[in-house]
Amino acid sequence: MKIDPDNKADLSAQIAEAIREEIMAGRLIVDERLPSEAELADHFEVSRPTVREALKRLAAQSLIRTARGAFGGAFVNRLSYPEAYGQHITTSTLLLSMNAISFDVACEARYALERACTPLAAARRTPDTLATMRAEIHRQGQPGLTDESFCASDVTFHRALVDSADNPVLSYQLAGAVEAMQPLMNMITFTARSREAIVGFHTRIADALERHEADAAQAALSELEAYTLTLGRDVMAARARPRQPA
Amino acid sequence: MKIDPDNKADLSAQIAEAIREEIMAGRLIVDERLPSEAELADHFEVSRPTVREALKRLAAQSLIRTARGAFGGAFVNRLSYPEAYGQHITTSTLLLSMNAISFDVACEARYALERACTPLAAARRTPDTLATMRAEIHRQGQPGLTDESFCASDVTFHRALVDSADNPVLSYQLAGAVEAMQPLMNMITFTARSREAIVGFHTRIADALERHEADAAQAALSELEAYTLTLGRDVMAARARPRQPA
DNA sequence: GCGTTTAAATTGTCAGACATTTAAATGTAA
DNA sequence: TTACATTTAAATGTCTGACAATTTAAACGC
Repeated sequence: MKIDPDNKADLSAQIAEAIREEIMAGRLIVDERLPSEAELADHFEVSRPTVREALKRLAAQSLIRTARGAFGGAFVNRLSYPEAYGQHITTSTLLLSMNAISFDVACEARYALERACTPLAAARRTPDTLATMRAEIHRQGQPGLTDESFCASDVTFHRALVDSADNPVLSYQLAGAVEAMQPLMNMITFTARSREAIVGFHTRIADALERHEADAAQAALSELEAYTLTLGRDVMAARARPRQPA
Repeated sequence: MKIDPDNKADLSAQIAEAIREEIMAGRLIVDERLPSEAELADHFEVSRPTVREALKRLAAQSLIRTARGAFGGAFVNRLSYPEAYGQHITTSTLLLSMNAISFDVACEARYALERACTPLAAARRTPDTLATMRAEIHRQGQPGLTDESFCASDVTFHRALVDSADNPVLSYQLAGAVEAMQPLMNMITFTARSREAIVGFHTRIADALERHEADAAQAALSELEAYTLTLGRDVMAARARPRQPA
C-alpha cells in the first residue's frame, strides 16, 4: 500500500482505491486494524482531512468500520448479507430508474431469474416458506388492501419463493432484481379483476411447490410474466395517448 | 432534505443518508446540481469538512459526481451500467470471500442463474456472440495456456453466453455471480484432462445455442455444473487431509 | 484485591486559510 | 463586428491547527 504517483485525480479517491485493492486482494484481512488517520496521513504524505475523506469512501461501501477511543480506529469490515443486500438493492434500483429501462426488459429479467430458483425451491420448500406464501396470498385477496400494500405483499411473496431455494447466494442476487422492480410495479394500477388473476397465479405457484412440481411452478410463473407484461403495456399505452380514442 | 435530530451517529453519515433518500425518492433528479458545500454546511449547521465527508460517501456509491471551477459542484449522477457492474462485482466478490460460502452453494447459484439465461440466449444468440464463444473455446484448447488465462477465458465464455440473452438487466445481475466466482474457480487446479472435459461441455453449449436448442444447452450446463462440483470437492478434500491416505 | 480515577490514544468536528480549476465576463485589437 | 487574450468569480481540493467526545488501559487509593 504505497504508491500515489503524480496522478491528477483526487488524492482521497486514490488513497481509497489503494486501500480497497489491499482489501480485495486479501492483503488486509477481516477485522484487521488499519493505521490511524495520523499514520495514514504521514504515510501518504497528505493531511488528515484528506485521509478521512478516503476512509469515508470505504465506509460507504461497507469495506471498513470505525471505532472511537483508545484502541479504536478503522477495521476491515466483514461484509454481511444485510449490508450486501442493501448495496445491491440501492444499485439495482438506481440503475433501473435512471436508465430508461423498458418495463418489458426488466420484467423479462426478473422472471427469468425467478424461474432459475424454481427447481431448487420445489425440491427444498419448507412448511415455513409455504406458510409465508399462503399468508401473503390471503392478504392479497383482502378487498380493502391499498395498492402499495398489495405491491409490498407481492414482493414478500416472491422473496419467499426465492428463499425457498435455500441458497443464500441466490437470495442475495435475486433480492436486487425483485426489489428494484417494485417502483416499476407500483406504476401499474391494479383493478379488482387483475388482483384476482394474480392471486390465482400465486396460488398455482404455491400449490406446485407444495407438490414438488417444478415444471408446473415454472409454467405458472411464465403465465404470470405474460400477464404482468400485458398489464404494463396497457398502462404504458394509456399514458402515451391520454384521451385520444373515440 | 431537512432534519438531523439529536442523533448520536456521525453527522456525515446522517447527511449522506438524507441526500441519498432525496435521490432514491426522485426528489433530486439526474444531473441536478446540489447546493455548494458552503450552502450545505450552512443548511445542516455543520462545518464544510463534515459536508465534504458526506459527499465523498455519496461519490463512493456513484450517486453524485463533482466538478471543480465556476459552475462546478456536486451533481446527481446517472448510474451507468459499467459503474453498476463494478459496484455489484465488488460487493459480490467480498461477500463470497469473507463469509465462508461453500463452493457448492456458490456453484449452485451461479449455474442456476446461467440456466435462467439459456432459453433467451438460444432464441437470440447472434453470430457475434457465437463467434466469441467459439474463439474462447479454441483458446481454452491451447496447451500452453496458464491456469489464470484459462480461468479468464472461462469467464469471457460465460459472459458471452449471458450476453447472448440480449437483456442488459440480466447481464448486469449475472456479472456479479460470474465474476465473483472467479477467485473460487482459480483455486481449482485444472489438469489437461479436466480442461479437455470443460472444452467439451463448452462446445456442446455453443452447438446447442447455434441450433436454438435451449434444452440441450441447459443439459450441458447442468453436466458442467456437476463436473465443476466434483473438481471443487476433490480440491477441498485434498486440502483437508494433506498427506494421509496410504 | 477491588473499585475509582486518571491518562492516553483515536476518531469526530470545527474554523480559517490558501491552492487549483473552470467558465463566464471583460477588454483589446484586427 | 469578430476573434482572441485577460481578468474575475465561484466552486472544489487541500492544509494547518485546534478542541470535543469516546473508549481502553493503567495508575491510584482504600
